[in-house]
Amino acid sequence: MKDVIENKLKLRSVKPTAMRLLVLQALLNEKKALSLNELETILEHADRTTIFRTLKTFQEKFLVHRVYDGSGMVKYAVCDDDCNCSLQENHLHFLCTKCSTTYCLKDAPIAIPTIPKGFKAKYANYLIEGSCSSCN
Amino acid sequence: MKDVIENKLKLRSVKPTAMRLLVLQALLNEKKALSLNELETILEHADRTTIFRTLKTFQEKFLVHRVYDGSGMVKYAVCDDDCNCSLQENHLHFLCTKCSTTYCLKDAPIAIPTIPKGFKAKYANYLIEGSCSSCN
DNA sequence: TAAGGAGTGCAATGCCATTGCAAAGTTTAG
DNA sequence: CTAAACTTTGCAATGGCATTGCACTCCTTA
Repeated sequence: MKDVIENKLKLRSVKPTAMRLLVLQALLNEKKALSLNELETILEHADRTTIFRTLKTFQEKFLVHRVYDGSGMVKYAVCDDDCNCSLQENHLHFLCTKCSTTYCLKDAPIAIPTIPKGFKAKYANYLIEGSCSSCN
Repeated sequence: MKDVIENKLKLRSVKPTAMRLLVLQALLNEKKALSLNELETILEHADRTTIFRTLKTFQEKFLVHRVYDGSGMVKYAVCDDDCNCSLQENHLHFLCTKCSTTYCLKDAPIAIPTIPKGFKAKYANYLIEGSCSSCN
């Protein structure tokens, strides 16, 4: 497991420090998009700022993507190994309004709609709000 | 024009106070999603709190909907008269990362993707980021 | 092994949404 | 017509979360 995580970092040219391994592991374990707060809770003794900066680094290296779920907090989810966070690679996110869990529904690719002339699309973020299977 | 706005309010059983007329007019004039800050700037002498609460009322009465564009600020856009903010009525939003304008692309209906078993969708919010025609 | 750079932690700041409370305005009952 | 009740508004304060500044530590490299 630790190897998998280290490889993921190496693949994106991010030095595998202790903190980075922890943050990435937490994100992989939870299998859902996590907010800074949630990560802080999971990684009990880690500093908020460090996590924040780690996530920033991860974003720049396409290791994670931000999810805007309208909860007021930005959440973070792990990218696929071959992801470049381009338009076509954006997938669906689902926010359960009961338990505040944000799911990355990678298997539900989203259609890029036609946009008006003169507009250029770069990123897509499709969010569905509702209730998840655990809450129903 | 004033009549149009008053009618919109009446239609949703919202008392047409001075502030409410102003806020709704501003939103209609601009033809794009506005943040609280932007509204505060447009309505020079209006109090931030009042605008906030006005928008809250509007939301409850389906006069406006919130737009989460990941800019960190919630934006607000006017609903169509027959809108109930239900899943099917959600439309596309476009954030220009250059001028920070958020457009409501009402003519680009969005497809509701199939979601996993056990999940129930309630609202949809589809955001495209890129650059708009004015900035290209 | 000393110097430079990267990573980390603490404390402080700042931005924006939201709430408490009191004043002003509006409606309603008597 | 008027007092009571409710609604709307404005000011001030609070609170949550993201972000930054600075100093310390660790790791790399010449």
